Amino acid sequence: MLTTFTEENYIKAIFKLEELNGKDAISTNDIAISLSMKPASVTDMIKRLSDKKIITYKKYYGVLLTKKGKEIALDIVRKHRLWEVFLVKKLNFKWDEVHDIAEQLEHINSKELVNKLDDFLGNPKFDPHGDLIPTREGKIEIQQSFPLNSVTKKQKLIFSGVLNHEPKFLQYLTSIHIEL
Amino acid sequence: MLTTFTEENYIKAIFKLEELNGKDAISTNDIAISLSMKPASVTDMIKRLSDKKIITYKKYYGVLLTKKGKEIALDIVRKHRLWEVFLVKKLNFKWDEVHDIAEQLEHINSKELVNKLDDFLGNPKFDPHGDLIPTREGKIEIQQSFPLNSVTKKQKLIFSGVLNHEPKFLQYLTSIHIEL
DNA sequence: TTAGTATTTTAGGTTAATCTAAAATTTTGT
DNA sequence: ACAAAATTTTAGATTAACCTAAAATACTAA
Repeated sequence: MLTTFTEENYIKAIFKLEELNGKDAISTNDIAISLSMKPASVTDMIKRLSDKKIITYKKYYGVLLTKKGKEIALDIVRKHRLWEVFLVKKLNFKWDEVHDIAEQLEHINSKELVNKLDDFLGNPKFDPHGDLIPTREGKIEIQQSFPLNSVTKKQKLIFSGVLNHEPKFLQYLTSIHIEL
Repeated sequence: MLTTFTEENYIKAIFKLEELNGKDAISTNDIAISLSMKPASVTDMIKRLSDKKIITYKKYYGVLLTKKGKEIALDIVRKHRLWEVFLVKKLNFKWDEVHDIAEQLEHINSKELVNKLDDFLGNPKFDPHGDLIPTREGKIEIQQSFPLNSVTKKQKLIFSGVLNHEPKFLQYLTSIHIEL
């Protein structure tokens, strides 16, 4: 099954909202907000993704990714994160500069390319923001971690990831000498 | 000025036909053939590119790239060839496997990315097929070379490029031990 | 030089992806 | 519990990028 660039962006948005909310359905409005789109447009696309069995859709209620939808989402996330590693480790981009470029690269379509890139990078487990990279088989382990503000002073620890990827926030972390 | 994926493919096709033909105008039909499209569709796109001052267009006669059009074309060619070098030199693709992937990568939009990629690759002059890579300034030197069949036996020489990029032809060259 | 052929353009239609405005449905607060 | 507010869907329009069929133009060969 082929998915368009635009469909992939919707799939990724729904995936992220599912991860974040843990709710039993994602609302039209939330998708619209996260993609800066009008709810009416989202309803259109939702119907298309539902026809393609990528999501389940209950009117006036919300959507969830199917197994197939989750596979597609994980594949996109894998590509996004591998390209981010490439940009930072090989091309010397800073960790707050890579998001928009990876946003484009994640839609490049070639299994061979992704796997060779993975090998070239030494099969990294984490991207530059500390997020886990899904495996070739489309699996992603659960991260066991705890928020930084739950830590008392004087502890030594490994800072393993951020949830907020905004350049300003990442630059702030760098400025107070926090690195992964 | 932003150009769509599709517009870029037309621009590249026209550029290639100009290089090849040396004629004073490229015909609708030739563009249609080289893109596997119907002439009527080409006329549509030609009008759009003409409105955008990317080509000059005389009805029932043909088109030519403007200065601006050539700049865009060279930028795409530069990206295409740099990505091909990356795929062959860093990811260990064979020279007959890279075309379709580079066809996608050439549309990624980021000046920073291209220039950092260029540096990472050591500012190569040639792509894996021996074609010159346009510079950052959008220039490309003229190649002085001569066809392989104009050569007598027993000469030693440097085989510097191919015009036909079809995988079958490239594989044939490899099979008779011709390399760049 | 003109009739037939080939090429190009126009006219009108389709699909994907968006939009606005209005209608339908659900949620909420008293 | 029901009216007002919020959310979601429908209806109808738009634009990019294609298509087919028909009309217009250019080329060519006897």
